[in-house]
Amino acid sequence: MVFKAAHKRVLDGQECDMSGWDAGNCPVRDVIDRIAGKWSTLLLEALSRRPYRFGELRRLVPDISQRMLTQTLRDLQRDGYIEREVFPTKPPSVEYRMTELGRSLFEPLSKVLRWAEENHSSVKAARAKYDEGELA
Amino acid sequence: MVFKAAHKRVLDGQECDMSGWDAGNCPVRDVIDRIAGKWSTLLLEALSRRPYRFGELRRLVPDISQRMLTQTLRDLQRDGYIEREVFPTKPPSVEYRMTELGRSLFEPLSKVLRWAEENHSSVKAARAKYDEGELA
DNA sequence: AGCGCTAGTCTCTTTTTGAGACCAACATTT
DNA sequence: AAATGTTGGTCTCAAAAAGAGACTAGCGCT
Repeated sequence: MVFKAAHKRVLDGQECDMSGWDAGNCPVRDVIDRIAGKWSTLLLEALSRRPYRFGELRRLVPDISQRMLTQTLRDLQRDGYIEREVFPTKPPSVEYRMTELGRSLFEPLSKVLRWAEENHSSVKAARAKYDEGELA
Repeated sequence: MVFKAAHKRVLDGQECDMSGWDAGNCPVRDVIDRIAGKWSTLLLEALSRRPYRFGELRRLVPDISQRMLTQTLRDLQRDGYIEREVFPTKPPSVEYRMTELGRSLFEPLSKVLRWAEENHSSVKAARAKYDEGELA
């Protein structure tokens, strides 16, 4: 919440005055906090490929609880990254698809995901080294 | 945790077999989960500019608790994104600085942060629209 | 009639986060 | 000399978030 100013100061590279602090209005945090959710990137990655139905997503990510799947999808929908469409079939089915806004976000985001994939070994090495030093 | 397979299936764009599932080894999730922490990006952004001391960071991000500041810094250090150096001054001071690995991560990451800044209004608009429909 | 499928919601338990007290050693202030 | 502040934390307890699993309703299949 109190993020805009923090970010501003960070971006300025200076300790600047903390007055004039609009605590409830920080662009970066406001957006990042949502896509940083535990399941958000995974679902965005899935939906960046093609639309999926609720049950499909659940099977695709079997370790997500229905509760969190519902909630994460709602959050992503609320922020405009995905759309929800209900088909009034016999057992009604619901399809989720990525919006243009979602795609434009996923473009830079996918680069971070790729970085993660490529540098996983370095990170694991760093962890091993750290944990080793912990024992001493 | 159970992420490698999920990601694999997602990346393949196919429902593939869920056997052969090494639940404890998913590159993307393993890395992303850490930098997706509530405070991680903020601290990385700060430290991408210059080294900071513990107290400086605390003042820079006044709404973080000392507990979470310590913990987040430790996590980032463990994954090799930042380094910690203790100076044996009278009240010992501790400096945190970004590593090369950290910088290489921050490069794509900063693009997402920039996206967030630039598209904040679209996201807010989407939220407003969603919330409006909720009332109906 | 009984079962399963659909997309959820509701409740309960466990984990994570936040708020704040406390620490020890030294420096400065009174 | 005694109180106070500064350093970078740790510890405890309360609040918030997440996970597990039961439950729903309408229809199709057997």
